[in-house]
Amino acid sequence: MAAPRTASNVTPFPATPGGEAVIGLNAIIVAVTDEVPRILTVSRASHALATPAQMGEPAADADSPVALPFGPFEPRHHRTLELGLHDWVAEQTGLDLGYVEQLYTFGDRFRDPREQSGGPRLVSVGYIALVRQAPLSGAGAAEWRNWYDFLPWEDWRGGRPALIDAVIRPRLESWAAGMADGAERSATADRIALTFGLDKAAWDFERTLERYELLYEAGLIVEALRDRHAAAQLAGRNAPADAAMFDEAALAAAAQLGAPMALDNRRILATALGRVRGKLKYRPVVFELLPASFTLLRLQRTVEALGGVRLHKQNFRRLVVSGGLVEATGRQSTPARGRPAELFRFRREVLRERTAAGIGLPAAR
Amino acid sequence: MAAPRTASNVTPFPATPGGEAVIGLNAIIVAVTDEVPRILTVSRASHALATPAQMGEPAADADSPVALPFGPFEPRHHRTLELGLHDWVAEQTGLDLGYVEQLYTFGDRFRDPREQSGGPRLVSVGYIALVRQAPLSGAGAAEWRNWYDFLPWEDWRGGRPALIDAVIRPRLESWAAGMADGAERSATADRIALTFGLDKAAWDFERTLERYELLYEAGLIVEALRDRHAAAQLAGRNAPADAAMFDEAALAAAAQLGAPMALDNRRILATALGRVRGKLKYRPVVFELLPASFTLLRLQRTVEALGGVRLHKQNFRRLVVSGGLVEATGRQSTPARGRPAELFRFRREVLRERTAAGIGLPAAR
DNA sequence: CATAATATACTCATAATGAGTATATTAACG
DNA sequence: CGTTAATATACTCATTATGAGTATATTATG
Repeated sequence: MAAPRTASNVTPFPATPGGEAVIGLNAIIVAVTDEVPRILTVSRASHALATPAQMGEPAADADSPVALPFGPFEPRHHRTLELGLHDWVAEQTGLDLGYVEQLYTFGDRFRDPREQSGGPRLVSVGYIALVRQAPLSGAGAAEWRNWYDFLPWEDWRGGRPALIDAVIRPRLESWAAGMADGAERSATADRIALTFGLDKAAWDFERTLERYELLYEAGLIVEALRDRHAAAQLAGRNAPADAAMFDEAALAAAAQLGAPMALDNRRILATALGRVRGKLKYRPVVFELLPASFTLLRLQRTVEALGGVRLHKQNFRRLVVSGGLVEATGRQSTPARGRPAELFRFRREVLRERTAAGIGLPAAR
Repeated sequence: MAAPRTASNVTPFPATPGGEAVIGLNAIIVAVTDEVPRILTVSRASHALATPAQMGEPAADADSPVALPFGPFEPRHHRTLELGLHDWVAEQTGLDLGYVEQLYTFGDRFRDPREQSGGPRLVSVGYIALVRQAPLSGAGAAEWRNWYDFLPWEDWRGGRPALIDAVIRPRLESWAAGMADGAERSATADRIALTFGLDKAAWDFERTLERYELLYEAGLIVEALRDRHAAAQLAGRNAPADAAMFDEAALAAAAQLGAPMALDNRRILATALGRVRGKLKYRPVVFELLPASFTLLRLQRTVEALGGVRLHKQNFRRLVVSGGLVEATGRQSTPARGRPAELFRFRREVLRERTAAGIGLPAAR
C-alpha cells in the first residue's frame, strides 16, 4: 500500500485518501421558451452513456426517473472544473454554454445509492448555465422539461397553487403533529409555516431548497420513499414497515408533488431555482436567456417564469427603462394581435453605472 | 486497466476517473475581535500536520506563507462534507463550529504546485464558518490573523486606502497600457476602473474576488510572481525573463499588496470576503460573531469590520431597532468612559416576519 | 461645574416601491 | 366605418426606505 518514501521519490497523495471518492459534474441548463422555464434532462440510459465510467450499471427501464446531465471530471484533460463541464455538455447536447456559474457541491453519503453496495462516495459539483432556446443535437438523448414539473408548488403565476392547501399543508402538519417530542413538534410546525408562507408568514420565493428539504424529510416526496426503502433493505430488515413505505397511497400522494428524479437531482434543482431567483435581483442575468432584441413583455414574462410570480407591468417597465437596464432599438415587434411593442436591447453600460443591476422579485402574500 | 464486466461483478467506478483527483476541505473561520475581522490561519508546517496524506512534503521553512486550515475529506468517516470539516477543525483547533456555509469549490489546474510534478489535481471545497472570539487549543499551530493583512485595499473604514491611488492604480494602468491589442487594452482599462471604483464608478464592496483576480492577472501579487516562476521553471526555460520575475523591485512592490498565502488560499479569502459582505445584507449572520447581548455600537463595529466601511450611527440604530432585528434586554453596559449604552439581544422572531432580515452596506464613493 | 465621550431622539429631503388610472395604437369583425 | 379586444405606454399618488444631518441626554473625569 505505502510506497517507500525517499527524498527523491515522494508520493504524498494516495489515490483516494480516507476512503473512496470520485468527482463528477452536474449541469443545470436553463432556458425559457413560451413563458415556461425549462431545464435539460437526460434519461438514466443516456445518463449512463454520458459517463463512460459507469457503463456497468443496469440499463434504464421505461419508467426510471430522469436525471440532470452528468459527466465525470477529468483532471488530465480539463484545466478547470467549468471547462470540463463545457466540454462534455457540448459533446452530449451540442450546446455551447455561455453564462455558467458554480452552484454547489453535493457530497452527502448515499446520494448515489450504489455507495450502499460498496461504491465510492460521489461528490458532484453542480453548475447552472443559462442558454437561449436551442435545438438539441449531439450524442445524448436529452430533453427539455418544465422546471415546475419537478417543483410544482413553486409556480405562483396562476395564483397560489391549490396543491399547497390541498396536499402539502395537511400532510406536513399531520407529520409534525405526530412527533413525540413537544419542543420538536412546535419547532417543526413553526418551520412549516415559515417556509411555506402559512398563517402570517410571507412566501419567500428564494427558499426553494428549504421547502424541498421539508417535503423530503416529511417523506412526502417519491425520492424520500425510495431512499428509505433502500436504506431499510440495506439494514436487512424486511419488516412490515418497509412494505408500508411503498404502499399505494403514499406513492400516489407523493406523485402529486412533482415528478421524481434520479439520485438527489431534484434537490439540486431546488437549490438551483433559489439561486437563479436570487441572482435575478442584483445581476442582469435574464438577458442570457433572450435574443439580442425583445419586447418588454417578453422580458417580463421571462423574469416571471423563473421567479414564479406575476409582476406589475407598468412598474416593471419603469424599473427596467428608467433604471437603464435596456434601451430602445427603434424597431417594433409584429404581434399576432394588439398594438405592436417597441423592441429593446440590453444596455451593457449599466454594468458600469450601477452596482446592483437586476430585477427584484417582490415578497408575495 | 479495465476489469471484466459481468452481471454479478460490476465495478462501475475506477478509483479516479480520467486522471487523478483528490478532494480536500478548506475552512475560512471568521471572528471579529477588537473591531478587527480575523481569520484562522495555519503555518505550512501545521498545514502538513493537518493532512496526514501529505506528510511527505518538505518541512516548512521560516518564511513560508501561511495557509487556510485544510483537511482531507474522508468519505468512510464522514456522512457529509460539512461534518467532515466540523470534525477535523475541532481536532486541530478545539473550535466547535456553529454557523457554517459552503463557499465554493476550487479545482483549477496547478492550484497545488505539486500537480506540476505529477501530483493529482487537488479539488478543495471551501466552507465559511462564523465563530465568536475563542481561544485556540488542539493539535494545530493555528493563529488568528487580520483578514485585511491579506487584502489591505478592502478596508475603507479609515477612508479610501492610500494604497489604491499610490500603488494599485498606476501599476494596473501601466499594465493595461502595455497591451498590444487595442480592443483588449481599452476593455481592460474599463475593467480596472469598474472593479476598483475609479473615475465615475462606485466601489462595490462585494467585488472582492474581481479585484483580487485583476491584481493577480496583472502580476502585482506575490502569488502571481511565484506561480509564473514555477510555470517558467516547468517549461524548462531559464531565460532572463524568469529572473526578472523575481527581481527585487517586483517583489517589493508586490509585498505592499498584502501578505501572501500558500496555494490559491488568498483567492479563497477574497471569495469568502465578498460572500460574507453580501450575506450581511439579507441574513442576520452578524449575530453569530457576537455574544448573546451586546451594545448597538459593538454590533455596528462588527458589521463595519466585515463590510470594510463606516456606517451612519443614527441610521444604523434605526435600521436595526425599528427593523426589529434586535430587542433591548433592559441591562446596560459599563463602559470605560461616556454614557452607558443599553444591551440588546438578537430578536429571533424577525426570521419569521421579514423575508430579508439583514444589514445593508451602502455603495461608497 | 465644565468638558469629553458616548448614547439616543428627531427632522428633512430624496429615492424606491407598490398600486393604481388614463390614454394610445393596432387588428379583427360586424 | 365604427366598435371591440388586446396590447403598449404614460402619469399619478401614497407609502416606505435611505442618507445626512441637528439636537439633546447621560455618564465619568478633572
